[in-house]
Amino acid sequence: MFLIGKLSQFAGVSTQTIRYYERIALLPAPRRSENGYRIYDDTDIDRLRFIKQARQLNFSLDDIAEILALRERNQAPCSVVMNKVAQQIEEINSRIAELIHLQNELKRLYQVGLTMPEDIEMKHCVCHLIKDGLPKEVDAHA
Amino acid sequence: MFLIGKLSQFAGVSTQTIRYYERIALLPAPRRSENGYRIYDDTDIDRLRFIKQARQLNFSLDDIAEILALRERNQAPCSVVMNKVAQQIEEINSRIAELIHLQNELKRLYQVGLTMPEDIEMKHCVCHLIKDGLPKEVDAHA
DNA sequence: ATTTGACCTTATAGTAACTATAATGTTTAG
DNA sequence: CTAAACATTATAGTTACTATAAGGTCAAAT
Ligand SMILES: [Zn+2]
Ligand SMILES: [Zn+2]
Ligand SMILES: [Zn+2]
Ligand SMILES: [Zn+2]
Repeated sequence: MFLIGKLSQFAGVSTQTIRYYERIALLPAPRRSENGYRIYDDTDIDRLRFIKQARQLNFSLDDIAEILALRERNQAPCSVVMNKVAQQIEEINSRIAELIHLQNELKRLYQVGLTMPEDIEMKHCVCHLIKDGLPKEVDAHA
Repeated sequence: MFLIGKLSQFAGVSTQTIRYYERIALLPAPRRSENGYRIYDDTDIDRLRFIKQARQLNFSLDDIAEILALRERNQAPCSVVMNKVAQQIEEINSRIAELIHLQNELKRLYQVGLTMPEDIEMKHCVCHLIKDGLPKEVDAHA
């Protein structure tokens, strides 16, 4: 039995975010005190902590809603969770690969850029490399 | 001298996105034909290709606007570009590190989850691991 | 008694970079 | 004549929040 500020402290989630979760029905509308303040109890802490942990594991709010909905219908979400976890491990591999690719391009751009003069015509400096793409092999700029 | 559809083809950017870029003033408002259609020329292709390349290098539209603005004032943006490139190379390192960390947690969660039963009380299955966080060492579940 | 401070409330808009939709107008070809 | 393939605008949706404004409630200190 406590107000939103306490729930925020207990769960480590801002009051703004708690209200947001309520708006999108990720959290149920809590009962209200006479003055209209939201009143929570321990089960709310549990639910919110679950959400927070799942967010830190990069589950989307949609994923989390699905998992919580299963729980509400007394269906064990374990296999759904395991599938999403496996899927995410794969996605992270792809994202890392993309980032490494991007980083390699940036590194190459940087190295080539170091060898080039500034020029306002944007013809022979790093800017022109952005426009035209990096050459396969750096041209001797002859 | 061509319409937005051609510009879209030449630059590889959708017409929607071209109009969007115009709205946020990343592209100048082009002149219009009698019927109100946008009319472009080769310099527009250049500018749009530059934007596209920079986007593929993960420059933000704000970054790109800044670079193009410098160019407009006849100031060479080379050093700005080089700084942003260097900065991004660093940021990608951080992001990769974060992703690897996240992936390790997911892998650990998955492995532990494999050893656990489904249960609707959410006490001893993978779901409870999400709520309470992964243990440092997997508990023997005694 | 009042005022200050720490709470709480709602509604609304902003973030990044698009993408999608609706409703409509123009031009060309069959 | 009409259907396709273009074009136009305005508006809303995406993700997960965060920020702001404008205000109501309550306890304590002055
Ligand atoms: Zn479970
Ligand atoms: Zn060159
Ligand atoms: Zn330059
Ligand atoms: Zn256990």
